[in-house]
Amino acid sequence: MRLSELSRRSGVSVTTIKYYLREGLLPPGRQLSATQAEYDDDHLRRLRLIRALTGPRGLSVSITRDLLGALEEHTGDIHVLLGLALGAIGPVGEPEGDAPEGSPERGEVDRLVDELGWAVHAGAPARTTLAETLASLRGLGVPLDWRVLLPYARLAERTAALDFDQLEGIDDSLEVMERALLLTVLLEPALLALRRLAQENESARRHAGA
Amino acid sequence: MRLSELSRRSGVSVTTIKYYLREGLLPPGRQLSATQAEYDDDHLRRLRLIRALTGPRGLSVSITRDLLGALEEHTGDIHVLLGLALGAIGPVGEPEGDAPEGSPERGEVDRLVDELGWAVHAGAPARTTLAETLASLRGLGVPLDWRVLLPYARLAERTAALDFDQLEGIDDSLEVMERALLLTVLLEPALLALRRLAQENESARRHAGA
DNA sequence: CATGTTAGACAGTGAAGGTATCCAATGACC
DNA sequence: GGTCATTGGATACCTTCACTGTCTAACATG
Repeated sequence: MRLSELSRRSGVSVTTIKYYLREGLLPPGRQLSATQAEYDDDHLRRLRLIRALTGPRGLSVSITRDLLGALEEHTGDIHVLLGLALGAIGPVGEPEGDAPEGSPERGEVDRLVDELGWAVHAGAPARTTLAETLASLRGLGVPLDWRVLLPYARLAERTAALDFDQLEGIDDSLEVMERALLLTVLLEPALLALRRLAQENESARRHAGA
Repeated sequence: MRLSELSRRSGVSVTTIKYYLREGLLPPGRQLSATQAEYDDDHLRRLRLIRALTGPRGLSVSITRDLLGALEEHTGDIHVLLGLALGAIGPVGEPEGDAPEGSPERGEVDRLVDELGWAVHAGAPARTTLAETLASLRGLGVPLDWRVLLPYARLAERTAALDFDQLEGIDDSLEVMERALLLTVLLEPALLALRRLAQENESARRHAGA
């Protein structure tokens, strides 16, 4: 199909698709001549993936590019891809610029990971996010200890297990990677939404009980 | 203290503080004369709270304003405030513009909430977020059913219980509200970070096992 | 040959979150 | 009483991000 058809079928404007091509989010089509290029269903699929990952409050264009690049490079080894992906996604949204590197909070996070017995690499940006959250809350007078995070971490462990269960039974390797990415990223707002609803419910329960 | 001192003590520039005053995030100081105003520790505290809630990937200025407004108006009733707060925070980060209002996904979410037995109001934006996530994933060929979300919701339930446990033993009402807000908002990136780490660990586990 | 499409280049847009500058009116210190 | 920093208020400007619009010359298709 040609660019205009890709645009029509995806609902993404021609100019925006050009923008994605320019930014390297979408691989170029098969050049038929100087002014003609052919796109296929993979492009359409990729385009939909891009729209899903970016979008309101989603990933930035540059991170999406890195992620999609990793997906192409490392088809075959989920573990490697996920490592890259989870790293590439980067600090989920650091609350403050605290916790530089060798802060006491970093040590606590390492302690936490150790206690949990988790096999995660030392440079994971998620560690930084955790340290910054601790530092930030303390700066606001909330005396949060790493031990408080332990039960949360145990629940996260089970959440992760559920995530991987979703990938069972899929054979195609690329398919697995793509789905892993989607579940990791797109489920985030949903999980937070569930927490919000659960909080409202819990609030109602405790309020009624008192 | 005067504006310049507030700036020095908070690490926030004078112009930015003026900006927050203009936007109504920070209440004006006690006017001593036409060109002199007095700020107190509450302002400092409030300012720190603002920086914690906004900040990279945090809340928008307008939502923060609504939230802080609600906090002042409804000191005393956590349940009311939390309802407002969780509502005000709004769609956590909708993945796509799907699931308009009367979509089948909305019905599924209602079904899910019903199954869980949760007491949450019908207009909660988190419901929309969930519906949009379902719609978005389906549009990408992931056949996600609401039943898949059930175990996630059960874990969210326990997470919310942990959240409320953190508020136990605090007497001052304003203090409780503020902390509830902080834990709801600031813990979000931390919980996602824990999930990321747990995923990496789970990936390692399953990889090794295979 | 008329009309439509394309790649590539590049400037412009709009929202968000500040930042900078100017102002006349003080207030504080000497 | 003079000097200088500070204030609230107004307004203009800046930067980033994710697009969007416009233009051009080279084709492609009927």
